[in-house]
Amino acid sequence: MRLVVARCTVDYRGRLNAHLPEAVRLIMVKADGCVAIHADGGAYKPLNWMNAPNKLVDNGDQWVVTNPKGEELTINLIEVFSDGGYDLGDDPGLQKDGVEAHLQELLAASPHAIEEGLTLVRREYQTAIGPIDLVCRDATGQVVAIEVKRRGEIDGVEQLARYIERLHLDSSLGSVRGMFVAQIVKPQARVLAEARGFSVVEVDYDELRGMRPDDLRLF
Amino acid sequence: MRLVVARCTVDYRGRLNAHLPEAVRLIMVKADGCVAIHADGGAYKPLNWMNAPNKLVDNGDQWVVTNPKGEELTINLIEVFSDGGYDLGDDPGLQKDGVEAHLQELLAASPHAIEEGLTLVRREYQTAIGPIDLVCRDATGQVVAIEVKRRGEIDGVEQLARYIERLHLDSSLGSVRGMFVAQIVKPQARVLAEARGFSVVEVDYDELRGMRPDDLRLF
DNA sequence: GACTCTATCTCGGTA
DNA sequence: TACCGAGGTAGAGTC
Repeated sequence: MRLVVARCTVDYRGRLNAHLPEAVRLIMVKADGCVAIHADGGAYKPLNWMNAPNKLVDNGDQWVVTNPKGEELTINLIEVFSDGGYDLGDDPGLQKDGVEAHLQELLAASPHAIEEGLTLVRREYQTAIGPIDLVCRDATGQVVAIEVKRRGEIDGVEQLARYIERLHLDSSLGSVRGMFVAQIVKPQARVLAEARGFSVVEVDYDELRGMRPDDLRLF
Repeated sequence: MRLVVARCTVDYRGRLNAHLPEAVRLIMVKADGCVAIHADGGAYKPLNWMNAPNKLVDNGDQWVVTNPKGEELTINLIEVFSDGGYDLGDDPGLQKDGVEAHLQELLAASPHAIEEGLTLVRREYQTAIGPIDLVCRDATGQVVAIEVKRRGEIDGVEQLARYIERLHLDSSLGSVRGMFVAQIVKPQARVLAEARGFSVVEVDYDELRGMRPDDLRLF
């Protein structure tokens, strides 16, 4: 990784055009060729960047980075304050625990945690407009389409509504009811879901995890 | 901005849990307090981070960063290879050209590019549930509500559907038809739009820009 | 301040 | 490889 602190201007031409007026910034060049230009604030996102794969031509006071898609990043160096290179080596990568995929996995393994008597029919049931997270049958044998979210918001309810609409076209399933399951359901999403006739269930991730014989926690 | 290159492990506990095993990484601390941990590859996004506002407690070989939401980032420093501070000053910020707002602007100036005979009635037409990008009349005099996107996806179709529903409540407009206009329309969005009876049109930004007498490019 | 929507989204999964 | 959806989305604009 090469780190350059310099007064510079930057121009990007690609999916859009962007320009950075003269200022002092950090230019980060990673081992895989990624280039990122950071200001001293504004969260973690760089002001401008070019991802790998790309080609960097260093003309001293001007760097031109191009990628195969024809995008181009031009950095004009006006004054260099620092320039250093470091060998970081490979990174073992981030281990995550507690994202939506885990929640869906746990619920697929324990549908009865959502509602007594619920049994899984299919996970990621494919439709022309996307996959339904879980399709189950309830204690009475009725088909239940379930949308799983970590945070239940209006978009998720709309999604479920589209799926139900789609399933109703398939007469072989009989009448289908919808359930909206999330760790947290926003009040507006709850109102909309209930107006559409869907059940709303909040589930606790840690509790759910505790129901499994094997502990899925990574660390 | 403080830049530390060090062998370290990192743990995040917050909206989810995440762990970084021991490796050499760049730790970036910005003037506003943002902390980002970068590996030597993998695009511009850091492996882990904590945005401002936050509080960093530096215990020498262990840094603990906490924010008001109760999230916590712990960095254990095992071996420090470099540690430097730089004063970058304020940044004038990025100037962009070619985003959705520009596309809407161009289409408002040349509605006939969407469909022969189309004329603009209003841009950003206000409704109780948000503004409709473009309202036009077609060659037959019928009102057309247009949703403009750079990338046309399902959410945009839903948005248009809500607007049309809203406009139908206003009987003075007569029957209103919907058009979904984007640089790229995803297949699923197209299916849904057509199922809802909306026309779908893909437009080319550069071509559109060429139609204008004055060139709208900023630089 | 809360809500809405965009994004050079990024990133991971899957067909 | 392309498509699709989640995200600790972040960030900007609006109400």
